[in-house]
Amino acid sequence: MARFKPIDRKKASEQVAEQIRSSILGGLLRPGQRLPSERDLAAQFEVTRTTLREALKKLEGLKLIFIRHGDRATVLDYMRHGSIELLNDLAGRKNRINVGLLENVLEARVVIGVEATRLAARRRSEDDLLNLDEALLQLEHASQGEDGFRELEFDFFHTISTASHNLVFVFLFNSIRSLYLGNSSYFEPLVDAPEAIVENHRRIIEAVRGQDADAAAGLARLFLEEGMERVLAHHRAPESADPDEESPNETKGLFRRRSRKKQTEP
Amino acid sequence: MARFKPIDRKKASEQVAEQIRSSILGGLLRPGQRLPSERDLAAQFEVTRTTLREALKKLEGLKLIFIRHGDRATVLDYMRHGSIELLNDLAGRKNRINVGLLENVLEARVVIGVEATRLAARRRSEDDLLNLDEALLQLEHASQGEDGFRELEFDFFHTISTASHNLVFVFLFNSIRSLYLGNSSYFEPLVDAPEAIVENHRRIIEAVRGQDADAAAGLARLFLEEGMERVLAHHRAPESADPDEESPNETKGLFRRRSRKKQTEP
DNA sequence: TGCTCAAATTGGTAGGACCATCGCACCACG
DNA sequence: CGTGGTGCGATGGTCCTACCAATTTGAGCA
Repeated sequence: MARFKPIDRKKASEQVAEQIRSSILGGLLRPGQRLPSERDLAAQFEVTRTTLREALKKLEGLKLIFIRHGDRATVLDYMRHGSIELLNDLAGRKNRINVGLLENVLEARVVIGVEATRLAARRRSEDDLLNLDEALLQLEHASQGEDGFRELEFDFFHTISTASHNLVFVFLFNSIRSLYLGNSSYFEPLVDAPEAIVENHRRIIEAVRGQDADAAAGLARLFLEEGMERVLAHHRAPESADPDEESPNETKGLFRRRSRKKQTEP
Repeated sequence: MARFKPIDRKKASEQVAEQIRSSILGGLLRPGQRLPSERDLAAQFEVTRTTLREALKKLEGLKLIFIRHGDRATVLDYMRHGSIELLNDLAGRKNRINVGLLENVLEARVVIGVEATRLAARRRSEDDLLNLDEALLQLEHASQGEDGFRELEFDFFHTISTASHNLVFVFLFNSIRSLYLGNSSYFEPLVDAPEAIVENHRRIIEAVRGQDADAAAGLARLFLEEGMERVLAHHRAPESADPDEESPNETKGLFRRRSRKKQTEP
């Protein structure tokens, strides 16, 4: 008996938000369409306006709806306005569409990581080098125990992105890590041989220290692409077949050609 | 007398959120620190708990604080958990730190755009090509009027990212466009000669149609880097000197070496 | 037809009450 | 001494009701 499942005691507002969000992402609620009034919605969900408003605020933060005082909420086109945070919700369950999404994340991780490393090599300060050295030390120390090694490995690229002196990359890695933590089982094959990873990272640091941008980027690409391939190969293996509760038609939906007619959006 | 002051039409909850957010980003509230209870905070701001909770929910969505039932809200380290949406707030006023941020955005735009174009060349479907052709048509049509040309130019890379079949790039461009719309004056030099841009995009589409990934990526890089350089050059010019209300010390704060001691965060 | 303005609709805030969860001090038991 | 239960206070989550503020709508008028 390895693990128990944490009891999901979701808040009412969260459940409400989830229902509306699914309706939008599933296409039931289309962009430009207007939601019922808060009072109506509250009655439908059998909650108070307070609770319902909390749910709407969450959806507004994800850029799924647009709220304006005096007018009803409007459904936005998430392909056009949707936040990166939506990936967390889209990857919630384990069916085909989400695996594709996680592959997308792995792909973006390579690109972001490589370019962040390249910038880090160009701009690293002395403090950045100290931080990198310490990150590597912690990584070495954890390479035996395997315990928490994966989280620390993410810390390494967090330090790299900090050294790139570009906050965009820092925040992007935050989102990627959030995805990772929410689907750790999927990304499990990312870390294979801790010693090899430590050695690779040590060479990356040396390249960064020497301000050799191309070498650093190349080493990062080597490592990141290898991790991606390992995950993809693992899930292409027949043993991980998990055909239940899939919904293949959603895959097309997410990439359906967007409507061309003008939408009255803000 | 050119302009009147915009009336402070902001919602109360928004103003509350802004104050707390500034305190966190400014370092007054440090990671791990716990906020006063909702009842206390509501009293301090002289608003209701309803309003205050709405503000806290917003900050929670930005990953600036962590809220748990029964315990007080905890300040998160935004360098570690912060969402990309934070850039919108960080770039709010026009002082030194924000200009640096916008440069970061331009830099990331190049990276994301190039790689999205590369993937689009590899994976584009027939539908994607039709969408690209239509985007180009609209761009041509608007190249005379200059009216709305900039927004349509963003649509082009939105279509590109859609053709890349990687939702991460789609959402990233959404964030970048949001930044662009909120600071359009800064990005104004991005669009210089509409005809040249149309011609460049036409060649990108042809490379994508021919599935020549390197050529497409190269053309995209050419265009994106040129735009970035144009903006940077424009703001390095002496005529745009705007030394008032700057806060140079914040620049260091954002890239201060993060504390190494373990923080009891979730 | 086109404009004005007041009522209806709808989101935003207020104020108070109660429920659900967490932290902690304390206690009973082995 | 340690372990696990127990009760209480603090705190977030939800409910209820009323009213304020912005927008839309449409009747009435010129």
